[in-house]
Amino acid sequence: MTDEPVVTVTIKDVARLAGVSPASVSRALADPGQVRPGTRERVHRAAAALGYHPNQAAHALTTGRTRMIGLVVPDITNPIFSTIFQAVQGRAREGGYSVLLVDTGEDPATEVDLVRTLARQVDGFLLCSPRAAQEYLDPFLRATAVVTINHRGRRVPCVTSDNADGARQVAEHLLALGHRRLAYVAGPAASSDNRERLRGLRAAVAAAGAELTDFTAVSPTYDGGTAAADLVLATSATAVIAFNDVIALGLLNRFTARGIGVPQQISLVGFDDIPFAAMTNPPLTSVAIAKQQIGRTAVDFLLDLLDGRQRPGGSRLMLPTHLIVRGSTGPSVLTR
Amino acid sequence: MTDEPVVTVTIKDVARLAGVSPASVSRALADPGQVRPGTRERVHRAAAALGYHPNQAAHALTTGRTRMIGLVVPDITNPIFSTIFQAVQGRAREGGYSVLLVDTGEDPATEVDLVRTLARQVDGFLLCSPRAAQEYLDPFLRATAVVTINHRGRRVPCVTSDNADGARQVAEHLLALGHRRLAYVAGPAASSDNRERLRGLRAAVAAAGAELTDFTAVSPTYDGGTAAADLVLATSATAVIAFNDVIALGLLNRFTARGIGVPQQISLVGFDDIPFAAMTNPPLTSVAIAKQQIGRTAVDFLLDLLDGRQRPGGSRLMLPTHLIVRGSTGPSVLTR
DNA sequence: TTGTACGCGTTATCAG
DNA sequence: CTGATAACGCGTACAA
Repeated sequence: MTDEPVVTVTIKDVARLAGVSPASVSRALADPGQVRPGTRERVHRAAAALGYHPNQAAHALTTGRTRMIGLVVPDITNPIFSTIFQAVQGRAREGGYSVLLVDTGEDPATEVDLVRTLARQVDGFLLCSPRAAQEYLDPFLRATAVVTINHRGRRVPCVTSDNADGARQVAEHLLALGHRRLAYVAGPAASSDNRERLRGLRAAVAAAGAELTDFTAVSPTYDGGTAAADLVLATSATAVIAFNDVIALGLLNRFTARGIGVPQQISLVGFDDIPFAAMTNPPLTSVAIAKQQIGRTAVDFLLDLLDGRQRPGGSRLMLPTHLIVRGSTGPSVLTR
Repeated sequence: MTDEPVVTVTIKDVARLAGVSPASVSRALADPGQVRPGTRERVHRAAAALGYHPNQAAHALTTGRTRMIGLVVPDITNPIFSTIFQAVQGRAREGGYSVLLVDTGEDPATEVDLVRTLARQVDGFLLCSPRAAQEYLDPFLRATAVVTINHRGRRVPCVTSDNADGARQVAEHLLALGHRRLAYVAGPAASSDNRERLRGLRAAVAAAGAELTDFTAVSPTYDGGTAAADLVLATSATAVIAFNDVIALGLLNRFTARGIGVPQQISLVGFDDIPFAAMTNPPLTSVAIAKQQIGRTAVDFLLDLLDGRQRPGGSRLMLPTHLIVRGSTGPSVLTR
């Protein structure tokens, strides 16, 4: 094993070996059309021979672009966000970008703080379900390119799911099964997803003359769901919709512990369709959102923004959702 | 709303406002003890007034350090790794570092490729359960600081769980319940965790004169577990140990679908103790590993390495594991 | 088409 | 303790 000296090979080394100037190396690599084929060839050969990789710091210093995008999520432990991360990383890499992941721990203050301190290190942000109030983020949005995910932002390009429609599907599904008293365990008030889901539910329930009670989970987590379960059971609701699958799984755990069967005695529907939703017994009925597509699309938006191919105020893309009914759907008339 | 011009405030601006040279600003901020209290005070005031944040690219260019660490994981969707990420991010931030997350998709080639291209952008790597063969990584280990997590590396500091002991606890637990024929659904062959768990199981089972069959899941994922379930059921095993909880959950799903009760007809134990393990009915018995502590410790190791407070070949820390028995543990004599 | 020279923002060296 | 100055590696006007 040769203890090869780990040297830092710079653009000058490549230039010397290729017998050209550093400027030509830079051009041959960045804009091949600008240099004569012969020269280009020698440069590439030399670069390969030396294993040359441009120094990103120097590149960033001169161009002002870091070729990194920041992905900000409330909780990477939630499968919805880790799945989005994978899609984002894949697409970003295709465009030559790396991903700086930021977990805010569901805390608005942390979110603002981290976005602030990292703003200079990335070319742009992908903000997933931001919890901070828009006014705190506004200053950064002017300085940095931003695309929001699952959040209706003012004057910010965003890619969202059609939450209201998903909620409508859920409500109509439950109503068709004969349920008249529904309960909704809500997520963070700052979440626009949450507002839209609640809006969709209310509309559908009102149209049917049925009843909807809503609770708020202390946090959109498994434990948050467990904690909310008893409140829900204290009502006369026969069907429960959760803000997301993670909450739903928490609810399910507590229901089971109290001997309440799903879907025999109560129906339970979540949102997001995370992989683990299929795992319970019975499996969880859920609203599927296009996670991979969301991630890829958001990256495309951001890169377009960075390359000036799109105006900042621009587009908003809403991707469809659809109900996934798993296992048996329960009796059409419920009693307790 | 004032459309404040988004200016780039540099060290020179601070210097001008404070009435000192750029060099003094740099010193006042980086090494306060090296400058007179009065000057220091004015500099800090000026920096705060202007909202000065050092340009990381320029800093990196001169010092050769990016203040970023790369966290490489096989699959961020696995709760074990997302939890470790959170711990790593927390500790890294305390030390002024950001985290570049890299998901290799369980693919050794991708792992090597990503580590190679990112090596210059980070000060060091945290390699979680690397799947690539050591020899491919060796060159980078010389050029870049590396700490492995859950992987026994040669000449690389590493923090691991006591897998063999956890496996022993599992085996003895199952043997005490009366099981004589155990099955192990293994993880990736390249995983040292997997090898150690298998070793621990074999030792305990052999000592008791019992029997152990091992299978290999096509991938250490939920789907991998589902796919392996039928093979396991084709044997006469009465208890199944999975390489990790995610596989175990996949197994459980398929068992349930086939009407096999856990723990009535078969016992199931996983590894890692992810949050969702408590969620199933009955909840999954699992081996808990110290996720947060692993993350924090690994960062500490890496930062020590970077600051020369520790020699590269150095320490190996093995953190204890313990069995978490949830719900009923099943009959002590099993029949099918 | 190619080379020279300068600047990006910061830190390190070396006088003072 | 402080200021001027040189470097870090690269991109890019400008000149040739």
